[in-house]
Amino acid sequence: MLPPHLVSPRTLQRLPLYVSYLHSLPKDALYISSTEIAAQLGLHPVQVRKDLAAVGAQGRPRLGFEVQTLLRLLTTYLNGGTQHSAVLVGMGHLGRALAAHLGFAHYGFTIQAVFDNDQNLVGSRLAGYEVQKMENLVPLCQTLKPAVGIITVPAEEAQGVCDLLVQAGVRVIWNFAPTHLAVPKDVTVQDEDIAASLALITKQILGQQPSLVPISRKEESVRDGIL
Amino acid sequence: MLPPHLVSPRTLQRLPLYVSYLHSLPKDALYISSTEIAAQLGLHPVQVRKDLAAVGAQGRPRLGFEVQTLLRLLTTYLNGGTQHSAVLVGMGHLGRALAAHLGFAHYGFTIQAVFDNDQNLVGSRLAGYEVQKMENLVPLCQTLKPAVGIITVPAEEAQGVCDLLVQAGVRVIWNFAPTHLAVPKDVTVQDEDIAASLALITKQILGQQPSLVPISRKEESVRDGIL
DNA sequence: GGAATAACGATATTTAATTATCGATATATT
DNA sequence: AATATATCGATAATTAAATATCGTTATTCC
Ligand SMILES: NC(=O)c1ccc[n+]([C@@H]2O[C@H](COP(=O)([O-])OP(=O)(O)OC[C@H]3O[C@@H](n4cnc5c(N)ncnc54)[C@H](O)[C@@H]3O)[C@@H](O)[C@H]2O)c1
Ligand SMILES: NC(=O)c1ccc[n+]([C@@H]2O[C@H](COP(=O)([O-])OP(=O)(O)OC[C@H]3O[C@@H](n4cnc5c(N)ncnc54)[C@H](O)[C@@H]3O)[C@@H](O)[C@H]2O)c1
Repeated sequence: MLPPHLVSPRTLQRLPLYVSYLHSLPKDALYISSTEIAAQLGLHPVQVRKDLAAVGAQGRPRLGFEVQTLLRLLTTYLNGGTQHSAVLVGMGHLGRALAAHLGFAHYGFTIQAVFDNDQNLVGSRLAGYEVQKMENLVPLCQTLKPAVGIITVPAEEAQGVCDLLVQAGVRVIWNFAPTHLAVPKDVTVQDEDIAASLALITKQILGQQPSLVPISRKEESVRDGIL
Repeated sequence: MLPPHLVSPRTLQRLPLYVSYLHSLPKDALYISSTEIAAQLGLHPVQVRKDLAAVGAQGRPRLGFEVQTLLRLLTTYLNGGTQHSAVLVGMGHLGRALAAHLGFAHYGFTIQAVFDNDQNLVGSRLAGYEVQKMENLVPLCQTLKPAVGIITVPAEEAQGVCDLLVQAGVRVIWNFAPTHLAVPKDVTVQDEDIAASLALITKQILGQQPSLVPISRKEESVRDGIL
């Protein structure tokens, strides 16, 4: 129940997986065991227990973990109990998809404003947002104080847009452009690198490159039995 | 120069980063050192050398690595010298963005056909593709033999679509839906989990959660000096 | 009520990945 | 030509992550 001190990045990335799995459970399920979670998600049971322990969950021998309590612990841990605001720059194909994506609200994020430098787009309504001109970025951010800046412009433009966001006081950048961004050390950049994923996929096609989430021997048979 | 035996997943995911960095270099740059690459990308120089050694690169003391040779080694390693084909299911917001995305060709991937179950979309042209009806999926895949199936349908529909793709002989699934897919053990699923990214971002906003690509002490000052 | 057992939670081990150290090398400088 | 030095490449040390082991617990079944 105590607030966890430090959760490893790998564990942190698996937590949403548990959330979506718990949501998929029948309404009347009271308890779920780490064994069952692990079997369904292709993970190791010990890993699941360690992950859940990291957010302060505690289970009962022979029964497992209380589903609703677990869900509450995970979701409050993940969004920290607060809603976060974001702005998005680059309302092209990807920007529109992200802006239209309702999944964000569910994870505690709200896109407050969207920007583009294309005069044909500025002023129009896309995915429910009025596209702002770039000149408005710094002043608007100074009032909205968004926690995150989402970059979905072509790679060549990304650094410039990033500099603007930093200048506007944004401390966390979510970068979808396939390029590395230089930022001051108090700003963090998270790259959403599709090329990195493609690299893994290519190797999976070619040889038997070990997958990023290896499946333990025991679980393989379980998963195989599903289909 | 010898073909590398086994490249770790983490290294594999960093290789495209080097490619894009090398492309950003001035045309007349003959050599680049691991020190310089590391400083620019916020990595550790030893890590860069190990990564490059993994694809068979060898450098020269005092000079570094030959840029063009390095690029050739990396790109041929990454796409294995061959072009890979894919089909995409779910031509909604995200599906269209991916289908329209020209970056894939650059990494050796070609989307050959796209599918949707919305009767209003089937038959129409989107992002240069004629949207196919779902009934065509299995027969078309049997002739096209795509290496990868891309899933961009809502989470509730993903398992059904996945089963169809597997039935059609697809062995590698690239899943953008926020749900875990059960597959036979000769099929691999790669999840593109946006929720996992959001989990990291939230922690970066809240406290000082260690970032996924930690920056070593020495590099911080260098990066700081850029802006 | 008592034995059998499924699952937890703590600790230990193993494996993977990153970072440090250092001798060797070839270039630039004097 | 000799020397200083930046960088490589190999090996070693460290750190992080995953997995194994096992005693404890509380439920279920008899
Ligand atoms: N489409 C995808 O599926 C996909 C996937 C992964 C990554 N990406 C990357 O995301 C980025 C966007 O991709 P896309 O397909 O949406 O491209 P796009 O061309 O459809 O959209 C880019 C948008 O950015 C705007 N823009 C350009 N320069 C700008 C600037 N300086 N300031 C503000 N706005 C600017 C353009 O007007 C356009 O609306 C690219 O870097 C791409 O590589 C795209
Ligand atoms: N939009 C984003 O930025 C984004 C980001 C990350 C993940 N995702 C995920 O990607 C998926 C698609 O997102 P989206 O925003 O494009 O949604 P969307 O509703 O715009 O598109 C979904 C498409 O799938 C089609 N579809 C539904 N059921 C189908 C079926 N059984 N067979 C074939 N086609 C079917 C629909 O007709 C629709 O065209 C979702 O799972 C979403 O959570 C979206």
